[in-house]
Amino acid sequence: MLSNNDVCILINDAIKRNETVVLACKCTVAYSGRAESYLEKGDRTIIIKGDHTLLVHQPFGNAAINYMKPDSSHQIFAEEKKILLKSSNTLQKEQMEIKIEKLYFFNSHKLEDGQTIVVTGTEEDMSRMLYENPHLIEEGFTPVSQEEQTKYGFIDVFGTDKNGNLIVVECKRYCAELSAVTQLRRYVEKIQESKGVKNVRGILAAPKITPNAEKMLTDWGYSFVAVQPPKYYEKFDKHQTNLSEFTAFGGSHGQIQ
Amino acid sequence: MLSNNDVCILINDAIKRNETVVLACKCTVAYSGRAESYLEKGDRTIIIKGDHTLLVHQPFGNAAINYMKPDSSHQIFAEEKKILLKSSNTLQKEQMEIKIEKLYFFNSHKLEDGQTIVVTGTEEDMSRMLYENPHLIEEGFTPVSQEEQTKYGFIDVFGTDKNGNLIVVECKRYCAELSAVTQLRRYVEKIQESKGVKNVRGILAAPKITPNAEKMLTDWGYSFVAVQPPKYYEKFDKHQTNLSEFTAFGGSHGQIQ
DNA sequence: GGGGAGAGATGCCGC
DNA sequence: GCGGCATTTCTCCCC
Repeated sequence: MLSNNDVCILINDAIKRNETVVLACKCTVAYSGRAESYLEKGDRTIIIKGDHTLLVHQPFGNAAINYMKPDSSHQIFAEEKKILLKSSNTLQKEQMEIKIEKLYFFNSHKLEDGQTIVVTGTEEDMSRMLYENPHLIEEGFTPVSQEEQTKYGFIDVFGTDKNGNLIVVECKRYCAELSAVTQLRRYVEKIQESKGVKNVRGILAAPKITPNAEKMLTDWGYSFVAVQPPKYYEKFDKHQTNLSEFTAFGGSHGQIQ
Repeated sequence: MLSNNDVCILINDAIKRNETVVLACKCTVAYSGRAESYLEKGDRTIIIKGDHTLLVHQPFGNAAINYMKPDSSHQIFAEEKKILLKSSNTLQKEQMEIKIEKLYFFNSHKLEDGQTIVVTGTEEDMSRMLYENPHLIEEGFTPVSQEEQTKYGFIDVFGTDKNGNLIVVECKRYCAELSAVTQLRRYVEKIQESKGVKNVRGILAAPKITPNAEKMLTDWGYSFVAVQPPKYYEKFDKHQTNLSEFTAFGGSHGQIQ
């Protein structure tokens, strides 16, 4: 049976070796930095990663309830009846204090991982799909650029309609909201200004749009086009040249519709 | 020494009992749902929570690299040389497959936590500070409402200046960007429309503003006020009536400046 | 390093 | 449930 002191020595050593440390405990969490927070006594899982990120997870929900960014300093030490975990990030002027009343388990191991995730079905994939399949916007749409940088933001797809009018397309993967309309409006106005032309059309491409957003869109003379975001597997991508075949879930799946 | 089969039985049982399960392993992760993703072989920490949330963490960085939402189904079983963890969420039409090549450690425990975090220094605190200290905006500013709901969004602080002009204040905790300006503009125009008055002033209150945002702001005749977000400790808040005294980091701290 | 914007965003609150 | 929006947002890309 390990004493609190033994546990603290083991954990401190694991942190020094940049291992990933996991512990489950009953604790309170106090944080001060960009904001202030306090979390009353309850059971949580704490992870300290090799890059000295610290995460506190409640036993439910997706997101960490408290955290410290990479390159924080952590020290864990035994008090009379408790274990104290103090973290600080002097650069970010943040600190955290975790008072551990009961330790349920802990473990640590050196973890190595140099991989980058490959994701498809993003907004960028969607704008590429529209660039390569302009008829999804409308007949006669001719794309000129994709993901074009401007001073006032970057435009997903930019082109002309069959009458030669400029078109700005803003994509959203989900239901488009008010902010998507103001974003589109910002681009359209910037193009009008920089190109010195009045007749610039704005098109919002998304699977859905909220009623308010649609009203604002039509009030401003823009239009909505219903488009589903693409989902498909890519065998290779620009970040990795040797991605092994991806056969999970039983092989080939849907292509761009 | 436990066999892969034994391990799988233990973990499946722990999941059934709604315990929190933590394991460290070398694995690949494939996900399909709202998007598709694949993560090549590397060392990760996997957490399955009591509400059947699943998280995959690389040994660095803040955010989970893959996850399954609460109420997913998980099954872990032994193959010849590997352990397979399959998760699915039929409601969300999502699935995940984790192929575990090497298991470094695993642990599980029943964790109970009914606490809610108390955070101060949020944007809402900032707008309350301005509502209660209107001179921080300008002399003669008289707030009328805070966090007012409108069709086109909700206005942080709303009031009048010393000449009786309406003022819309939008707060940002951080450096204000272009989107903050378009947000402000949306509210101002909506107020102009609904109240039938032209002279509505827009004020952006934030600690900083980007050059582009400032240009757009002045182009539109709005103005910027530098305000720091408040940071202070509250002994009580609306969510918890019996928050124990918060004495971490050595007692009392800064008040609203 | 700053600016801008997406995210498998998540989570909260209000209607 | 949807809508709107903040988040200790985080993360990435590009200038």
